[in-house]
Amino acid sequence: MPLNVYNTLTRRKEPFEPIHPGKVGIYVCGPTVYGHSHLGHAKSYVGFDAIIRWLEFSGYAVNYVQNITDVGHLTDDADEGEDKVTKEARRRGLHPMAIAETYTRSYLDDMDAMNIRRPDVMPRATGHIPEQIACVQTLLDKGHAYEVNGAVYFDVSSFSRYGRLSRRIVEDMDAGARVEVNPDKKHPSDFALWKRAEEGHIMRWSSPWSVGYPGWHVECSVMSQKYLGETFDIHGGGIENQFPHHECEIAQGECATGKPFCRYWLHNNMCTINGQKMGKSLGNFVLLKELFYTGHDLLEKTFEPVVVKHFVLTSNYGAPLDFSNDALKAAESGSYKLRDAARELSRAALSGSPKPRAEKIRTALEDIEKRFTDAMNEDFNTAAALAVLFDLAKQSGAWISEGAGQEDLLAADTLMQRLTGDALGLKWPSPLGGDAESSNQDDLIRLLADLRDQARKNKDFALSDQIRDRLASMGVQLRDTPDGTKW
RNA sequence: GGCGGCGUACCCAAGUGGACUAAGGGGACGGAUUGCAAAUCCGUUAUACAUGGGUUCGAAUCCCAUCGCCGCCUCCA
Repeated sequence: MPLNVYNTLTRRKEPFEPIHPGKVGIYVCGPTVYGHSHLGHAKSYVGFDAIIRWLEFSGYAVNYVQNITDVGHLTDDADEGEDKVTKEARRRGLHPMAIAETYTRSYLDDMDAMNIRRPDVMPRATGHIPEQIACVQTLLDKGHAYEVNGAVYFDVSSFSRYGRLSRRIVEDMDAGARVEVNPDKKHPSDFALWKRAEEGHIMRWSSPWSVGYPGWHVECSVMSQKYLGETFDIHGGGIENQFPHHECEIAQGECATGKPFCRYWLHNNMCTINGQKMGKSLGNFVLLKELFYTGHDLLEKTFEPVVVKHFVLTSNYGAPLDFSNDALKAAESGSYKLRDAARELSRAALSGSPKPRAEKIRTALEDIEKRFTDAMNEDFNTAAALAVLFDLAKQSGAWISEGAGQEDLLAADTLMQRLTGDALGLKWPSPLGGDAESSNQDDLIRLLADLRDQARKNKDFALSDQIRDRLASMGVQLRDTPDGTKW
């Protein structure tokens, strides 16, 4: 079955066909680095991680570009004109570039913790000012933009397809519903390509029009086309940016080159917390570092990054997702169950007995892989794919207890690793941290487990429980099974 | 006010016209196993898909209305 993706441009699922066979160029809107990453970032980038990984798993050579926005954002609708990076810089008495650097690293730390594949290119807006100026100049030259007092605006009336992505009709929109209309603009829908810097604005560059800074939308058009070509395969981003940001990207990109901008638009949906929109003023704003490490008032406990990733994958990237303590706890139990089954399988595969392969297991594994593949090929249905993994976990447990041969167990183990580790990027840390395989941790635990078993045989349950409890406090869970003690 | 999306069991959630007698995870309950745990295994847990109409031989899936929730509505989120 071929890969089908839901394309916002056409509002339907369609077969995915890359421009160049075997290769995929994908651009995903990255974060604005003025603060630590929050739940919304986890939802968004876990979703796109699954997409990137699945494209690679399917054999495509993927070129993944994700920008870092380090200039040019309003603080909020009510707050006139100051950019968020600059505001944070002033608050902390640092240069804006130090703020951008700090939070770029913070973002990458959080994403790495969830084992999210890093982009191949992470271009920064401030590192592409000349390219943005060139793009603005091209748009002026082609009659798609006009200059007023050192600012340059895109002329929406010059691009008839404006509004096609978000299905909006320019005339029908209630201009000024949220923000005062700028009197310099010919039409309220026109948007800024370049702005003149006011007195005291730190982030400023020379341009043919003024000393100023670029409009937000232009960076994405320029950087995506620079690294992926004038027309590329996939553009991803949050659904809240569908309008106006993505609409503007298309307008700029297509007017500058005269070519289609991007073929498939994939939009990630939003998340809520306890059913409510997350907002700083609502007091329900949860940072990933709080979720992972330090805790938050709305949550009973912290959750491992892999658990958070698992939770996000239980719903579709295009559907909204509600974070709550209960939902995260459920995902945690599920994630650990899958983790333990996978570990059990790896261990069993190492010590399995030599036997000819069983047809039953061979066909079962083929069936698992097919169902998983079908699920992911249907617009990256990670929830259905996870269900298949739970089935593999259940079946492999039965094979182990039936005494399946080593070859079969190795085949099952390999499939489990490929689907959990490669396709979904679920990576559970080893119990004591570090790399369990390369140390003698396992041997030490074995030693303690053996000593405990001797104590149990002697009915010295005080000692055996003490060993179990102390290992548990270090993160090692001992379990007595009919086949001996495991962890 | 306009546009778009969503509403599936106690919770999360997949499924978008017939293979649905509605995945999967969590939780709960019963049983097996067990020194106790934990884990595992077996079984039970939606005649039902927000509500009300309609289309169809057939609808969770399509149409209309209502209710609820979410996002966007213009410029530098």
